[in-house]
Amino acid sequence: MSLNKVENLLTELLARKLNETFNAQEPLFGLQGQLLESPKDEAFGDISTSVALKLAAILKRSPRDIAKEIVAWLYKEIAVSSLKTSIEKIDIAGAGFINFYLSKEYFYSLLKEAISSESPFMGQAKKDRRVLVEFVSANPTGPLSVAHGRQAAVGDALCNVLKYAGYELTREYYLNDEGNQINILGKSIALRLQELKGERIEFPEDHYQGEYIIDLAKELYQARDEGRGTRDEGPWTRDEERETRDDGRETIGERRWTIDDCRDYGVKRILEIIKKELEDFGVRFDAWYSQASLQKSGKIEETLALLRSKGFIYDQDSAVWFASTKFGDDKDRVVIKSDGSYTYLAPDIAYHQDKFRRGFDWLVNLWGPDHHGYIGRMKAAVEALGREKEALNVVIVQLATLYKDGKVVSMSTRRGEYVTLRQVIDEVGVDAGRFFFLMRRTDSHLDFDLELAKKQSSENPVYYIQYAHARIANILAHAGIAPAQIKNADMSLLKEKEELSLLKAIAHFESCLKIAEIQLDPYCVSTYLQALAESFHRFYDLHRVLVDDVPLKTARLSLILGCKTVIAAALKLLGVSAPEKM
RNA sequence: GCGCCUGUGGCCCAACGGAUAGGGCAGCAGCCUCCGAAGCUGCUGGUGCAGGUUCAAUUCCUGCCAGGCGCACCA
Repeated sequence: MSLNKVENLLTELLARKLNETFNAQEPLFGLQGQLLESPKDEAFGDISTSVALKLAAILKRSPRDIAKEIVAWLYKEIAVSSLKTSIEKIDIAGAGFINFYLSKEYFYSLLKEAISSESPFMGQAKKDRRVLVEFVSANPTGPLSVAHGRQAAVGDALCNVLKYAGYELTREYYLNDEGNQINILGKSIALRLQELKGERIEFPEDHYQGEYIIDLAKELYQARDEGRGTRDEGPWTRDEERETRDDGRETIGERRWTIDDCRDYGVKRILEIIKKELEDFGVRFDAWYSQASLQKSGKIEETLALLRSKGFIYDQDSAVWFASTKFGDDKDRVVIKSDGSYTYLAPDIAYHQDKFRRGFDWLVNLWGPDHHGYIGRMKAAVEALGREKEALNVVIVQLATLYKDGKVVSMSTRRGEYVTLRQVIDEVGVDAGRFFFLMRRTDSHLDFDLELAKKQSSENPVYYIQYAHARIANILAHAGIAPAQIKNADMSLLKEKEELSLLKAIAHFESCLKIAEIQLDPYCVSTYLQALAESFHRFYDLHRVLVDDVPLKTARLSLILGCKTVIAAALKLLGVSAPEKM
């Protein structure tokens, strides 16, 4: 029986007692009011509850007195329930806390489970929800920045966690391949191209000024000069050019790239760069959704017509509005401007409608903090489309503040002044980089000191964890005992304090996964791993695994094998490698 | 001006309203004839300010102070 199940059964029992005897209703144990908590000190047992304290004020009785009554009742009930072998004793401590102590036998059974598969405590498949997770979705106007790196790391890990929990899931990147920013990209490249030809240009401040723009312009410039590489290069190659080229080099040399050519080429090349960066960072998307194709499909008009038929769209001041206030938004929002063009919201509503149409019933979006104000209107749109508000979850991924030599690095995409994901990969490495991004709560600021991460990489927490894994691998390599034999170990020989702590730490992987799923935040996996590694290192320091006593040796091997299995599985969720040697 | 987030030892962060506020870095003192010292053990040191609610407040409420972010017919 899993740890979660034990807690569920206990909760049921308690709730029943509270209802029957004390007539305690919702305020006490409904919704947020979790009945059970995990004590921070091992001395207080494995699970505890403070209901007696909470009831005391209402019933005007002493909390310990209430606790006594509850505990006596629980003993009777547990004796005839499936919890019988899992719960060893129940204590009353302090002002009236009720502490549950799980039996060693129960933890041995969990260890057995941990070593039985490479994906311990994996959730059973839930078929009731198909989830689409959309993240990164950076405009293809430049290489990915550190901020996108964090989104990539968090999004990918979150997907791994949800998949592990049993959800059917798709990773999607929304590609903003048209609109103002893209047009400016085209103009920026075209201007640099003119510059290369020796023309005098004035480069507007709102254009992209990064070096990579000049590189792209050079590529186009050379393609003209050398007359190469244009035929199969995709949408930006135009028919008339092919004809021209058949005539020979000189004619090609006179080819002039239009702004549209520059734009299309830029988007295509930058997208290649982005895909490569993500791949090198270990993040793979299942789908790339093009805004331009959405625009062409007619789905935007269709969706707006649908909303209009429902009465959520109206005309005013020669613009078209979405009545988002009907769903709790602060004010109504424009979807078609008075000049006839769409705001960003229009394609976005259509895009989300399309997600639903494709059969996803749970949408998770990872957005930057600048989109915070956007959540209300998107949720309104989801409701207007006839879905539950809960069908959309928006996870705000806070920015990472970068430090270099102790100073904040200011960043601007437009000026091309920013630290790229590529730099993080090159300088810090994928393992340390991904782990670093996941070390803080996703919605809280993250300080990332590049120099420090680089210089002190050996003291990065990720190595602490990987080291535990490598240490175990080394012991197992020297063990001289077959894996099958380890799996049949007599675990009851594990009774030292550090052995039991490690045993419990391993079992708590399941609770950790549950929290990550509920909070939609994989960061707790990183803190869990640190605790697990610490538990192992302590055990290692005080007890020798490869002792002469073969049964004990085998039991300890099963313990560290369980630890290794869980470390590897958890690191995999974070996208960090679990080395056998380092 | 309106809204959101954050104030915890010298630095970076933890703590469903619960039990003695935890950990890392930096500093100091120890631990390898023995499975990997990228490890372990010990010491020093903290809840921005003022009220309120509660048996119990770092957590919830109010005000103030300090920092960050968002407030478009921009994307």
